[in-house]
Amino acid sequence: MARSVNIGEVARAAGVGTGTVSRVLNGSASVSATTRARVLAVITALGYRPSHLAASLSRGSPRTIAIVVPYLTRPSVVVRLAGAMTVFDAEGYDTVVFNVETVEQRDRHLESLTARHRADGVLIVSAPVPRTQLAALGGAGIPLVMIDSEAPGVNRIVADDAAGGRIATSLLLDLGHRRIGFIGDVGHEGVGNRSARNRLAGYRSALDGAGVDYDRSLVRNGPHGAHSAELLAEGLLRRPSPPSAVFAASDTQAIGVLGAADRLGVAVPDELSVVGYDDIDAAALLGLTTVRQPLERSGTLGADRLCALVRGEVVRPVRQRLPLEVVTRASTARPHARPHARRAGAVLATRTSSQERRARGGRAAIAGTVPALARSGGDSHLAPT
Amino acid sequence: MARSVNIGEVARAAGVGTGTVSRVLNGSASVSATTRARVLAVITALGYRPSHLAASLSRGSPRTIAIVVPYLTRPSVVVRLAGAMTVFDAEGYDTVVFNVETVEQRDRHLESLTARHRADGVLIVSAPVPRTQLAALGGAGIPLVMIDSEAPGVNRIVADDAAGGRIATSLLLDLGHRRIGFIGDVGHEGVGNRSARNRLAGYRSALDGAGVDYDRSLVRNGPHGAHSAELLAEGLLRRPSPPSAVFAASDTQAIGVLGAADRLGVAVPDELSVVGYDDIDAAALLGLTTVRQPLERSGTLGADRLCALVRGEVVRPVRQRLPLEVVTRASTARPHARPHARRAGAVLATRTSSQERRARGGRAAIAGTVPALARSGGDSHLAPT
DNA sequence: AGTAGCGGTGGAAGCGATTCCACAGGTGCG
DNA sequence: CGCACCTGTGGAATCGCTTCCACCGCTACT
Repeated sequence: MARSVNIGEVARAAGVGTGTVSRVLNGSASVSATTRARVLAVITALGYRPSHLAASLSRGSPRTIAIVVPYLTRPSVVVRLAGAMTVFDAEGYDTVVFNVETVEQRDRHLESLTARHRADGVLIVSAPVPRTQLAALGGAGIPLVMIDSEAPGVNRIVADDAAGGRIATSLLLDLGHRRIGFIGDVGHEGVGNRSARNRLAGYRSALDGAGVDYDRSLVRNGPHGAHSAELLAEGLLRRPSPPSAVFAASDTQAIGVLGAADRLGVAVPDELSVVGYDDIDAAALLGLTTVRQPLERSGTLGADRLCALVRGEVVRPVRQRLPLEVVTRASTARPHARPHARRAGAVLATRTSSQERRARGGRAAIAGTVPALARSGGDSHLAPT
Repeated sequence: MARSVNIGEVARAAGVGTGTVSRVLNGSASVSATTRARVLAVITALGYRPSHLAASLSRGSPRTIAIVVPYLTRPSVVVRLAGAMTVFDAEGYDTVVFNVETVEQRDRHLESLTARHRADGVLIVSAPVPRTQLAALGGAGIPLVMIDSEAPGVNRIVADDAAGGRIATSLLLDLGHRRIGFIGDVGHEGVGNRSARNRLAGYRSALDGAGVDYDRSLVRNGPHGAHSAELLAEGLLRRPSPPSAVFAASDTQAIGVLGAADRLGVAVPDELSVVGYDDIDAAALLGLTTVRQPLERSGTLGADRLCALVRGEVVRPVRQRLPLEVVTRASTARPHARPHARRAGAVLATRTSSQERRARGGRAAIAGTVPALARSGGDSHLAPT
């Protein structure tokens, strides 16, 4: 096959200079209509395909954003990622995604990103980054934004996990619960962020505020994931005096708790209230009360911010905090409440009748079990953050 | 700030040639230990950062794979994607991901991928691609692999959706169901693939094989998503003579069906059996009987195949078909079965006791409701594909 | 001793655009 | 008429690396 044609050959064939061809290619500059048409014709005639690399090198920018995410398949992570990607796409950036599952992987990729002309900016989602790596990135002058992870001085979009933990726990306390368990992945985060830790701190702080003693035997931590959480919850529920409520550090883990309750025949919410965190899609499907954080929005905001940094703008404040809301659904109730004594959660305006039925007659039939597939818009109380 | 240092300055400072620096950088060729050490020292001393673009251009390859996915956040899609990315990462490729939500977006990106030095290969997941785009990619000589989508002549990893639809329907027929509904997104695929269509065909073929008349009033299609499926299923269940079973074209949609049943007080599986498709994580959590396809494996196989193509190897056969399995869980039973008359699904060896209890005593308590949080490994019958 | 071969190295020739500078030719205005 | 300016254009310089070829000493055969 003939050596592939480059811009010079196009120029020659069209009887113009390379500069003109380049201008046609980039649509931008002033080229007369006739010249443009001629060049375009030659381009298709020769089957010319411009070199992305050469253009990028010459331009001095790859027009690419690198995104580092741990555990891509986790619902909360992928939603943030998708949000960010939408923005980058709209801004004309390619996004190269690094899904890291180990710290070695994370460090290797982070290090590779300090190369010149690698990425115009780096977005890190839900992963903590060691100082040295931050310094390396900073030293290389590469714009960096983090979402859902803390690092002093770094541009970031975060939610207040401690406040979230406090809200969730307070919700349970307000319902009258006193023995409240915690299921999380503190100490098992892997490459993931440390948010469970802060949610646990919020839990403790809420207990403290309510004058309830902290009972460390009600706190269980293990690897992330519904299955692991299920085992942990089972341990909790099998205790002589089990908790009447559980706060799980993520919806995924809360789903595991629901599973354990179901398997052990513990009625939710009548014998056990469960609160999750994140408000992933499944939470609505399962009728799970949870603390909602704006996942997709965190992605778009982080991406917007990174784009601004890449353009050289200064963004303030460095640390943007997103609001939290409690979404009350069917997995929480007063301790030992009788089924009819309460509302199962909020009612979507458009659905009042069926929801109502579900919360009353319907409820009686499934006395004491997880109203597993309840769906509700949920009452949203803005968090006092 | 001083102009950033390039390979030439490093070479000069180290008293060597640029070739030698390059060799040190790429670790590959033969450089004496002393020279290497000297060069390395100079590199850190000057804070030299090699240019990714220049290297790629010179090399003639960006070492990048482009992945096009529709609806990134769908569980089945993200699992395939993650599987593929693992392979590309291990092979040293960057992956640039295009999440497309409209055909315009898809076509725009696909077209941009025909540029030279854009991507060494293209992987398309769960999205159909028009002939013209395939031709353009082919004409540009860019290796292409598709996962979960058909296109004549294109290297692809697929599962037999029609067979899957047949298996799912046969499972219900074998249990004794005769009025079997179908919930899918045929005609509402957007940028997504057409697999629901084939699953519907399989459904019809199974009915046909069993001598059951096809009743089009039992077939409902709408946009993908649990919520939409819930509304469709509600319509189905409110009919004067509702179906005794429903086959949903995806687990997500099946979850919607479960939600509708729950809301209408229709007991699953006693009054309604439900079968999904894909075996996403949530299926196990919800005790959903489903047709499993190896999602992650489809990703890794597709990626392996693309890597081979990029290396210039010939891969045969062009179309690789993956096996399907039925996973029987708690959402299916004989029509109008009494609660105690059946096993709720398979029992994990390590869990026999609690599962058993759940399937018996436990079950009685929640008589007739969705065993929503059942978890089971599931009986796996290899599909006769 | 001559020569083949090899480890180690220098450096020029690409790779293929973008972009800036220079310049031609036309137009408008004083 | 002459000058300033504007549009459209050609083309050299530039981006920073990889790679190939040539070459230098040596060692190890024949």
